[in-house]
Amino acid sequence: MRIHFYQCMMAYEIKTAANILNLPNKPATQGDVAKAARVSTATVSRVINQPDSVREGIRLRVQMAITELDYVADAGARALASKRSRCIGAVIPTLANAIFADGIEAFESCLNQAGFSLMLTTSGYDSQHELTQVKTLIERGVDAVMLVGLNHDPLIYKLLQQRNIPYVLTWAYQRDCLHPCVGFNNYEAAKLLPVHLTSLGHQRFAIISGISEANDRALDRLNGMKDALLAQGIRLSKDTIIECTYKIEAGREACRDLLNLPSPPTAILCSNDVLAAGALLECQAGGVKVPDQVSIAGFDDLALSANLTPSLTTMHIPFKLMGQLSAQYLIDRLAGASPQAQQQLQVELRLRHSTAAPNNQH
Amino acid sequence: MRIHFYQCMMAYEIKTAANILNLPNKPATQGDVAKAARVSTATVSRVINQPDSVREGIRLRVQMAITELDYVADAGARALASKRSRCIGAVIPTLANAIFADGIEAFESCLNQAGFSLMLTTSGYDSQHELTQVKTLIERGVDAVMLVGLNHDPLIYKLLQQRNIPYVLTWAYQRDCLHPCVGFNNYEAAKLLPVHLTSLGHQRFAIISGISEANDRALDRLNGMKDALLAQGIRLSKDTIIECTYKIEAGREACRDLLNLPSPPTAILCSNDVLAAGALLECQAGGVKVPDQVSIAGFDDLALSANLTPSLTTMHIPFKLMGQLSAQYLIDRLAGASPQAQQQLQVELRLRHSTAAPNNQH
DNA sequence: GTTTATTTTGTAAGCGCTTACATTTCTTAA
DNA sequence: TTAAGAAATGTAAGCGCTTACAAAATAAAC
Repeated sequence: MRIHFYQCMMAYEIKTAANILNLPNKPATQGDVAKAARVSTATVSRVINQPDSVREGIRLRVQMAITELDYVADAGARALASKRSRCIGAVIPTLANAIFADGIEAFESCLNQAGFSLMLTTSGYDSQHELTQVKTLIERGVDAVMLVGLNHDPLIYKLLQQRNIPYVLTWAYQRDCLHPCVGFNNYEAAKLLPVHLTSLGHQRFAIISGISEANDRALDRLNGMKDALLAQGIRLSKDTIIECTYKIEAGREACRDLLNLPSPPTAILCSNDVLAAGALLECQAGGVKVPDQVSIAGFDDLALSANLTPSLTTMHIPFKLMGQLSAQYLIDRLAGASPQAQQQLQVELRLRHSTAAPNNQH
Repeated sequence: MRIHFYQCMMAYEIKTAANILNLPNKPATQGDVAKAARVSTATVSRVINQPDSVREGIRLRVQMAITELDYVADAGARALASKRSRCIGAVIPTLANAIFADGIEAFESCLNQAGFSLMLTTSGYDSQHELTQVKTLIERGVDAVMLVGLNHDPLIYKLLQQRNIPYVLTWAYQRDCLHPCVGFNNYEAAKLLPVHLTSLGHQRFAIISGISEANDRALDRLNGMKDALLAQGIRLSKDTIIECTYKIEAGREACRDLLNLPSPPTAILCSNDVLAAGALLECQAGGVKVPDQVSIAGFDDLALSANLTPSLTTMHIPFKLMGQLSAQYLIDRLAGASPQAQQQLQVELRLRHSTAAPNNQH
């Protein structure tokens, strides 16, 4: 008898504790809310999804029940019934490079405000891995997808179109692009840098580029620079074009190699500010005066760039705006609208102190 | 009759076109696959989730049907039936600061390999917004959650525990922490910097800190530095402790203010490398010799830090490892294991060239 | 006070999957 | 060869929500 009594007590206490700690075995369902508010589940659903269609009295009762029961709608069930996950996927090359930070941050923030969540994956600049990631995102049921750059495995487009999943390409723009894109013309933007430097009188150039294979932005920038130089009658030899990963050390190393050339360049064009910063810091470390001995120009206008000494001449890209506009494009598409499919953003050459006329004494 | 004929043709052509373009009205379901492979849906499900439990012949038949029909499992239905979304949520303060890039990249990569996707949100260093984001993640049905730092709205823990969602705190560690955490002791690590600098003979210190309110990492680092200085009998006056946002410009400005003090510090301790880089670059811009006139030390060891001139003395944190271990913790938890709840990572003071003995001539 | 139009609410049928359990098929041992 | 046990497969019941459609309540028109 005694034992039985204790057992009862324990069971009672456990149950109470669970209640006190709000640890119900099962989270409340819509049905629980409906019961508590004395309405049907349809009404609860309406209170959540189209509150205006429910009369105020009932709406309040339901909302109270929701609060009371700590009700949170089940995402899976919602997605299953409504065919909408309210998630948007993005595949970017890497997070480790500051280039993508501002854009993605704005993208996410925009999605968030519109009630979407961001599912973020990285491809490591590998187009096959990108394909895998897109497949994964589709499996996760994302409502839309953001990709970086213009070139992607055709299968990616096929998969997305098959399932009618809106997508947008960013960080690049082409007028006749077959796909929705929000960005800027890397090729044309890159042309502006040689134009600036040749106008200062430079003749001996070098380029530090990202790996142009499997990175259309890098390739476009590289080609833009080369073509603009060609237009001035300047053809670069092989050893004055260095491709390397977007690491500061790689930029340094490339710069060192260039300055050790028999006839070193008076201007180094970098297709990215990380590389340009590396080049500039290498000059600093090696006692090479910038821009007296060599001019250095970058691309992207990272926060760091304006704060280096000398401050870096570079191409400013409105990354934040780009993130916002690409998010907005997808949001509009999902809302049934037909926003402009190709959106070009304006870039701006920021002339600073790392570029100057070549020093002829040298 | 003619019209009817054309209509038939058109309908036929449209249907054919749809097939050629692989634009079925409805994506294939498990049922379609089952029918095509002449098995039950249960078997299809097993082929996907526990392939070993299906005999080879049938398994192959099913896999063939899956490929044939371009079948992709519906995430919502799967989540609903299995109570697992295979998504893990993370809330970080911001993406715009390089501090989080490496850790998150490793975190995501680890999750990916284990078959999970990352749902990433930012809080903007606002704990109420963080709460909102956690609620959103829970609504999205994430299986687990990663948070940055030790201090969070208690409601966050309540919500997660209520729903039995595993979580882990990162970027910080405390031995007696009530919650699972993977990180390092910001307080103890920060102490090492003053120790190093006082041992060099410095007496006049200043600190450039992140905003310590609503950022426990910043607060711990600040307190660590202050306490270590106090232990050497050095008490900082109010005007030698500057709190600012993690921006390079803010670091510059703070440094400028400090150097303009009547009795400027000979050593500036920064609780973050972005701020330290800002301070260093301000010195460069202002012609102040580092470390001759002032020593500067940072915290985090960003890629940039080793490449500045002088290279920055800073605290190295194994961010990549931290991301991996925190991902692994959650993966293990979700697999039913009980991994160690508190994991401390070793930090390492990287002595470089921005710190030296104070110049007494000065 | 009816009748009709309109708005609000309820009913119930799925959405596509997983999984406990039942059934069938294959092994193994006697 | 056969019975018992083990392994593979099928059956079918949900999972918790949304949403046509039906029914009820309210408003408007006569």
